[in-house]
Amino acid sequence: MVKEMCYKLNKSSMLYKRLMSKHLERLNITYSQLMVLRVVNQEPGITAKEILMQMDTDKATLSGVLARLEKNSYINRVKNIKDKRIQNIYISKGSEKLCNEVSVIEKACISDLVDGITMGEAEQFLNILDRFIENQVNKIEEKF
Amino acid sequence: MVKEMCYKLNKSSMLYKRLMSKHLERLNITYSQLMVLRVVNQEPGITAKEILMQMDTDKATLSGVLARLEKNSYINRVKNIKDKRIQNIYISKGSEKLCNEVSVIEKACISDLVDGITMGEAEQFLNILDRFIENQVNKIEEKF
DNA sequence: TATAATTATTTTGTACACTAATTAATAGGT
DNA sequence: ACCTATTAATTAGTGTACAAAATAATTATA
Repeated sequence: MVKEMCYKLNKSSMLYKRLMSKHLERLNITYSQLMVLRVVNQEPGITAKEILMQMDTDKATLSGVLARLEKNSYINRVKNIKDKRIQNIYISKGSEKLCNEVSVIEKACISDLVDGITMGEAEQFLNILDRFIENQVNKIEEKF
Repeated sequence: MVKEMCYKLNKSSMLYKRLMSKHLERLNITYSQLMVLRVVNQEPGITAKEILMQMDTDKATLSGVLARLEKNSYINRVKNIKDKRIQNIYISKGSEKLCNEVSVIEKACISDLVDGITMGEAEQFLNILDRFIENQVNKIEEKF
């Protein structure tokens, strides 16, 4: 039962990434890059460390995503004068527009996914999923 | 709401892979490799094509996983004489044992994940998730 | 029978996730 | 001030996901 849950969670996650990727293809940005870009958009001047605290990912992974975002001129990184280890990250002009544009795509992309699923069911689903995730987090932090 | 579901499905999936990876580390096999190995274990002589039909993955990805499994002597690939395009895949001696061993690890690894979640809730969850996945599959097949 | 279309699989190239190791800058303790 | 520890971020290396192209063998068709 639990095994089935895990398996299907993985499957669903994979399908979602596939779906979003296909829709984002023409915008020349990837799903992971977009997730990061959004955080930067909401908090201009944010640091990599701060992004990490909001997004369950790895610092090495984030470093690569940021590098690609900068290479494609979606963001700018400015060395902080007070602490030279830190870079403040800003969204570049025009990319804010992209963020909004993507929200439309995303809505179109996922609106059909709840077909036949009631509001109450969705709430129940989220409630259980939240508890499941909490257990996962506890388990991971347990001994490693 | 849907967005939140998608986001958390991704998160949970990521956490699960992280959790399993850490437990599997000492066995010198990865989660993806194990999933494939299990299918081969259940159906000796299976072909890559047939594995693909059971597992939601990509042929190129599977090709790589199989190559690594063979390199590490978990499987053997034998060219089919009737149709030389095909390779029949067999689990190598000793690896069956690994499959069983992993089931124990997996149980220990995931048993705590349903803490505080009742059987009924789990069933409900799976029921909704199934419908969600079906919608995803339909959406992906829609136009691409 | 030669050619075209199809099938099974691998290769190539890009992006990510994660670990371990490294670099560079700062902070703390004596 | 010196040494050590810590922190922020990058780099290197392995494995995975996926698209597109290549390869090789088989089947279908003209």
